[in-house]
Amino acid sequence: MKFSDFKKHQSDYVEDICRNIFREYSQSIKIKKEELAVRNLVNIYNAALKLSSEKGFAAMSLRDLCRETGLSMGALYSYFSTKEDLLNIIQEQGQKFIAGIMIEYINAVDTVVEKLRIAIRIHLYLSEIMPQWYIFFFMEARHMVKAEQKKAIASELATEQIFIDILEMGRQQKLFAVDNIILTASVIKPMLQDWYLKRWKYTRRQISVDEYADFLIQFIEKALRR
Amino acid sequence: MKFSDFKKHQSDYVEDICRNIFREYSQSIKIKKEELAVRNLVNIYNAALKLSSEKGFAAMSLRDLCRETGLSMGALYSYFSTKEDLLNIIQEQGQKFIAGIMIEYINAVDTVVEKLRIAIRIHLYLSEIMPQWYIFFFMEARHMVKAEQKKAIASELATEQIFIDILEMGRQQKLFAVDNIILTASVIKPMLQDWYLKRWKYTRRQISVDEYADFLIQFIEKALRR
DNA sequence: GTCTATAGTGCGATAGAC
DNA sequence: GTCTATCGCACTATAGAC
Repeated sequence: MKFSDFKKHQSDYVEDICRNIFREYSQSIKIKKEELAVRNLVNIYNAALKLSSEKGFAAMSLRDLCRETGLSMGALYSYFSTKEDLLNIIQEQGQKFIAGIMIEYINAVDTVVEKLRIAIRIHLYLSEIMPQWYIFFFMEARHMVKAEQKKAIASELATEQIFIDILEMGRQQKLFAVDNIILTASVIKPMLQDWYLKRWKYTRRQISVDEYADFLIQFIEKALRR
Repeated sequence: MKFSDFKKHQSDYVEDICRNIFREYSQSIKIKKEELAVRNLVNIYNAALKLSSEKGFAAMSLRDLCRETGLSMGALYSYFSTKEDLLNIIQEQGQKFIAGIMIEYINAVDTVVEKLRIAIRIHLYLSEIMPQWYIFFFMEARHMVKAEQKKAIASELATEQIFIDILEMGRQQKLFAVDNIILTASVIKPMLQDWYLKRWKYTRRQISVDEYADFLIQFIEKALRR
């Protein structure tokens, strides 16, 4: 699979996420007409992610958000109840969406080698489609309150667990030589994260997400070789 | 070399950095007695790094800093001129200090294999000694003004260049098989950064910095094998 | 050299008109 | 459902007493 194949099978993910937000948080959203609400939620969450991936969530003021969305302060507060709510909703709904897609693709292939390759690709491709979300999870998790931080940690460990399981299967089938599965899974994640955390570097060097994915797969497979 | 060997050869690095700050920024520091000034600078910079690695620099108020240092608002402003100054000084002086140590250790060994190993170790060991500084560079660079951001980018690329040079030498001496030197150097950095960015994970799993260093060296060397 | 007091600004949040 | 106006508070920064 290449990035272009992946991309054309994805519908408008922001709308999917926002429709879910509308349904799950109906108590704190005052607007009742679904189509209008979802349209505005898309506007608000896109703006919030754009601004906070530029300057950080703490430094983004609700007045910045008014300017970016074209909505007034009063209108904004019809779509969430506090600024901190916004932080938590992005974290929870975003992670949930991403986890769903990852699992779906990994379950669709059979062999261990294919699972490892597709896990690497989908993680990179998703972060290419929705980079602000990934940057948000990474940068803002440490500023959340304890309860939300625990959820962020759980998400991080869940992604890692996907790789631990794959490596374990590979070892059992004598496909990989892995001394330390946990440490190996631990270092795969940061290599995937580098793609969105230092995107400027890869843009500057004109490296595409497919080139990066191909490189990572061969680099990791070589390190796993028996 | 092990971490304990490295640690005992390091003097009080914060004091070294702060003494340098006192000398280079004498115009914006109103206090003239060096010993007093350095003592207070150590207090201030330690506190600022602690607070901003906890909640982020933007979210750290100068009132927080007063509480943490035990100094008053007025006193603080005798040691720097604006809050943003503090950000820039940490970035510049910290990066300068770290770059100096890295170069020193790499130049002290002769062979390419030793240089690769020592570069990995010293990066990890330094980030173990002064994690708040590394976290600060990583998390706050994107919130700096353009001019300071360029310096942060230059530092990132300089570290990477160290690895590019080592890999290039290794290839010329036919010690390493590297298809793509730039991408290989690119992915080494994030594996080093994971040590301080996800320190909680390694603490929880009781993995020491030496274990992590040993693992990384063997993982990378395996991926470079001919 | 350090303190307290305060000026001036911009923040998150809400009430009430339309 | 969206707007404007405004409240109360916390912020950075400074002036002047000690």
